[in-house]
This record gives sequence, structure tokens and C-alpha cells, in this order.
Amino acid sequence: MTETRLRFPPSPTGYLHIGGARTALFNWLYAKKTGGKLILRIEDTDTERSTQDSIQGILDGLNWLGIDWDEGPYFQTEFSTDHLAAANQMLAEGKAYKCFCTKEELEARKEAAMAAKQEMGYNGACRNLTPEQVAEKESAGLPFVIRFKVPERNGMLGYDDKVLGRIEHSYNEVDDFVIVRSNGKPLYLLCNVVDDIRDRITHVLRGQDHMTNTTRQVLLYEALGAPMPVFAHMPLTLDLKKAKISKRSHGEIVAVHFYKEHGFIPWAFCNFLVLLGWSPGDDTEIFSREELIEAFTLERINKSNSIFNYRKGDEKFFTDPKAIAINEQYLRTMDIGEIGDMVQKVLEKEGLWNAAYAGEKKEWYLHTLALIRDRFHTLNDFATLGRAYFADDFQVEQKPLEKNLLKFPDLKEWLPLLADRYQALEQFTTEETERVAKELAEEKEVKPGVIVNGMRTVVTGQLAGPSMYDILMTLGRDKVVQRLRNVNRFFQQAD
RNA sequence: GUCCCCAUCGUCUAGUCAGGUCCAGGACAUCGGCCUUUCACGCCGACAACACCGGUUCAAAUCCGGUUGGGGACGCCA
Repeated sequence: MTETRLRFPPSPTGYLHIGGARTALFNWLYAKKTGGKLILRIEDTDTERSTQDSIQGILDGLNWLGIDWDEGPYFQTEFSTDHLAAANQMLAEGKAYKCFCTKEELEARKEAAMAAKQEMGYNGACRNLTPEQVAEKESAGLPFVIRFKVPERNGMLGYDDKVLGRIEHSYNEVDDFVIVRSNGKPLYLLCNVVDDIRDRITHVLRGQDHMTNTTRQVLLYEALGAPMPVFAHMPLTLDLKKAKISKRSHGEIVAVHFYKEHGFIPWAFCNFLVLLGWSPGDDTEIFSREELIEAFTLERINKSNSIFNYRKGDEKFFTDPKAIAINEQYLRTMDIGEIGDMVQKVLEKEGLWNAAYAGEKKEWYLHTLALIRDRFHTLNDFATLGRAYFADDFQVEQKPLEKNLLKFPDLKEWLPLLADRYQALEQFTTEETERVAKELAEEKEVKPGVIVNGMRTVVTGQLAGPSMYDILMTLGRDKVVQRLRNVNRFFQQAD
């Protein structure tokens, strides 16, 4: 059994988007599963559109997702000698020919065909030029492209797709396609095959949008005398309107970096992506890296396209609800130390990080994260909704401000009074703070909720949160007393 | 216009190859309830789908044919 070798060959014409990320992930999973290798190859033959920025963006995206590769990145443009050699070989063997049709001619023919509602492929005008005719046109300095000469055969042309089954076309359906441009630069269809042969790729796992390319590439493998890899075409990811997701029409929401910036846990996002077009066959949905590698198979890739369930302008769900749900699931079940490392980056970015959190206050830090993580959706929430735990300059949300504070003007007096009593407490514990708060409520003849919710508002700025007395302990007496005493500022602001 | 692929709850999907165990299971979302002096978590429950028409069969989500619908490709892009 030879080693399995897969590749991820992005074209650097934009950031890494979720479709590409999912393709990379599937290839990576299968390589890991089979103990094979993953090769990263940047297909930059479209020099017009390729940019350095997008190469970096793709690398960053893969790194963030945790998708690593064993070889590369190779750059396709560095192998144009190979590509051209293959083209010349086929030319010499009569498997390809020079075509002198101009772009204008082709376009005119295509438009005429469109108008007449007829087939619009290449008509083979230059296919049967005699050597003399070719020499004549060449000496006249006419530019030419090299086309592959699709054999005239009766049988069917096809391949066995690992997910779709047998795919077939009759030979005459396939037009002679261009493999080298008139400027001498080789084209994707050729480069891709030549590179896959050189890189000894055994499995080509890519989107269904490549199916017709595969049909033509099968011909190339045959003409080049190379063994064919296993092909597997994955379903596409569409939007709610069933349109292919694209950078152009969807923007940032389909970019991998969007999820990085919005506080997703990388593996949680991979977990979401893999479920788009694949399932393990049982009800498992949450996988560790090892579990997923173990469970993954090509055969269980779905045939039908899936929809990335994103609604523009949705107030509650800024992206696919399932992606958020999976992220939440990881957020509250992952090892707290790992969460701590990820939250550190967020806090650092927001200027909330304190070196002591990694030192003498580490226990406090992790305990606090564990206390508040249940209610959060993303890592960023620790710095926004959870800001009061790490800084004093937190905002008080409008809703609790009105509902829990301004509605009860007496709190202006009561909370500072509570602060005094907390200050005087011999033991600052959950039991004691609770007892004192309840006493105060009784004394003022209000429900304890009035005191508790007022306190929560002033101390955390939030309508909701963990148990009040746990919050008090985490924050510590000093901060609590200070925030309670300061309650006046909210009433002044409101006036 | 031609060719290719696909079709189960709103979404992701199990079940289809080897027809009966499926008046279709799970998850997300939604809605109720329990828990909670907040909000979540957790737990319990509800809502909700085999695109359509034929055929084969004792029996069809599952096999066959057609229809409709959706997607992809048809570049000197990748």
C-alpha cells in the first residue's frame, strides 16, 4: 500500500473562505486518517489576480484553524517548465495541437451559438490543420494556443468518484480545451495535473464545481501516461438563497478571519465546518481532533449541497446559529486552562490583561472564567460582557440600568449603606454577604430581588450573570464596596 | 441551449447501497415547562420533513421510470 498523498491547492486571489477552509479540512482529515501527507500548493498561475496578501491570508487562516501540512507551500508558477514540457510532449505525440483561432473569432462564434440557442463549445476549426498549414501560419507570426485533442472514441469517458459513484460523458461531448495560452503560459487544467503527477497525489478531494474539470483531466492523465488518482467531489456550500457562497457577494461573513476576529475557538469552527457535508452516521456531533480523524471517511461525505444558514441583519445570530451553538458548547466544556490561554489573547488585545493572571492570580483568573463562561457565545464576550471582572471602566447596559436601578430611587441610599455593612463584615463570604443583603431587604421592606438586582447592575453592568454572591467573592470586597458606594453616578447621569 | 450532479423537519443531518424493526431518529433554531430571587447551563416536553406522478412488490423514504425543483459546468480563470 503506497502512502496516501493529498493536496490543498488554493489560488491566491482573496482571503481563505469557509468553502476553501472546509476543502482543506477534509483533505487534512483524510491525510491524517490514512497516515498520509498533505501538500499545500499555491496555484498562482493567474498572475493577474494573484496577490501576496492573499497568500499570507490563506496561510494565516490555515494556521488559525490548526490545519498543518507536510510539504509546501509549493508555488505553481515555479514549475512552468514541467507544464510546458508536458504540453510539448503531447504536441509531439499528436495528442495536442496548435490552434490559431483568435479570441475575437471564438467570441463571435460563441455569441452566434448563444443567439441560435445551440451548443457553444469549440468547433475544432484548427484540429485538422495539415503540418504545412501550421507551418505557414507560424511563419506568418500568428499567435496560437495549444489545445488538447480529445480522442474520437465511441465508449464513455469517465471516472469512479468516491462520493458520487461512476461519472460518465461521451467523448464527443468534450471540446478540445486549451492547455497553453497564446502568451506561452500554461493553464490550470494542465498545471494542476502535471503538479499532481509530480507530487504523486493519490487522492483528489475537491468541490463538485470541479466535476467537468475532472472529466477533462482524466484525459490528460491518460495522455501523459500517468496513473489516475482517486477522485472525490464534495458538495458545495450555498447560501440561504441557494447561491454559491462567495467573497464577492457575501463579504467578511464567509471569511475565515472573520471567525478568528469574532472570538471563535478554532477547533469548534472546524467541528462546525466538517458537519457541513459530512456526518459520522451516528448522532455524534462534537468531536475532539483525534475522534474526528478516527471517524472521518470519504464514503460518508454527502452528495447534496448544504446551506450556510446565515441571515443578513439577524440581531441574535450574527452567523449560522449552529456554528455559534457549537462554539458555545466548546466554550463551556473545554479544559479551563485552554480557555484561559485563548481568553488571554482577547484580553491582551483589549488592554485588559494583567501579567499576574499567569502568575500569582492564575487561580483567580481561571476560577473567574469558569464562573462566567456558561453565558458566553464567543471568546470576545469575556472582554465585553465580562469586562467588569477585569476592569473598572465597564459600561452598564441600558436595560438593567432602567429596570433594576433607576426604577428604585431608594437604591441610591441603600446600596452605599450595604457597602458600609460589607465593609464592616468580619468575614466576607457568600453566606455573610447574602445574610446582610437579605437583612437589608427586610429592613427596607422590599423583596431581596430589588437589592440583589440593583447590586448586580452596579457591580457587573449586566442584567444577567452568575450567582450574585459568587460574583462578590470573585470581585473581592474592595471592588464591591467601591462600586456600591459609587451608585450615585448613575442617578446623576439619568437626571 | 448542451452536459453533469442532487432532492428527508426552517437549517445541518440519520435512515436509501443489502425494501419490512420508520405513521421517519438526532442536533441547531423556535415555543412551552422544571430548576434559578437574575440570566444562562442542565433536564423534560411541543412544533416540524420523505418534492410530485406512475411502476415493481404482500410491503417503498428506500428499487425503477418520468415530471418538477435546485445546483454545477460549458473561459487564452482557478
